[in-house]
Amino acid sequence: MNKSEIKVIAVLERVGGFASAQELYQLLQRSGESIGLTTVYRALQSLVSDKIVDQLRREDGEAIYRLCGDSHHHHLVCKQCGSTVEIEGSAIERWTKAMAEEHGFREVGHTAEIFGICPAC
Amino acid sequence: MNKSEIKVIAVLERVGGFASAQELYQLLQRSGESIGLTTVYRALQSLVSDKIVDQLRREDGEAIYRLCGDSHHHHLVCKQCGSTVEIEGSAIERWTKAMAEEHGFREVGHTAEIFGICPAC
DNA sequence: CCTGAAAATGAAAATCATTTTCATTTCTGA
DNA sequence: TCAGAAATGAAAATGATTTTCATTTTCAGG
Repeated sequence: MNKSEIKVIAVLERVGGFASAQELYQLLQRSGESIGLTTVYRALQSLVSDKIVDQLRREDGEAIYRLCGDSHHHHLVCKQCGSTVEIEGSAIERWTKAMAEEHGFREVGHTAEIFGICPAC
Repeated sequence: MNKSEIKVIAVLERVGGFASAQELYQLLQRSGESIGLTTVYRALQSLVSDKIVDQLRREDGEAIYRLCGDSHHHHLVCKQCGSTVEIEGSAIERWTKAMAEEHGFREVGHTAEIFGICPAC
């Protein structure tokens, strides 16, 4: 964890939700931090692979980031406005385990996401 | 609905699931269709706004498309050799429905994939 | 059949987020 | 203190997608 990563975490805390790399870069600039766009991207990559930051996609394909919640969760994403809700996924865990067993797979993991249109849209 | 849109629908039927614009373009080329990449993009846009085609995003941000209401299946993918097994996902369907209802989302869909190491590897 | 306006087409250029390159600067630990 | 490693960032490269624009096709009326 280096200086840039700490700066990025700080701004993500300030934001308190999702923001794109470009947005985070702008915010850092405005608050007088000296940090390059490349470094913001690199810090985000690193934080994502350390599971400190969650990454997903806006409707237009731009990546957005936010600090991870604590538990392993899945997302319910609005196709329209991009808002997300963390949802419970124990059903998925069980399904994963069952399917893996049935087909003799080991060291399994999974991805699952639900998308739709939220009540507000 | 013009000729290009019909060609794109035909290839999506053949694919029977998700594919990116670039992939669809390649498939059309290979099957001898004369159609430009630009036109594929335009046809897809139009089909999406007519709700004939569903659009979502791969993890890397590339847009992927499939015919609306296409019944889809899930895959168990080997991380090592890439082999895939089609698996049953009614548990996922139920989970999707339950979560959507709980949070008031409508027009929901989902993606789910299990990855691991297959018996052969 | 014509004819011309509207729609469709596609090659090439533009866009834009993201990644890579590479030369330079900052750390670190012996 | 010093050398090698890690970090940095400007600029170039990348790759999907969109826009531009000149050309071709379609098609309703004459």
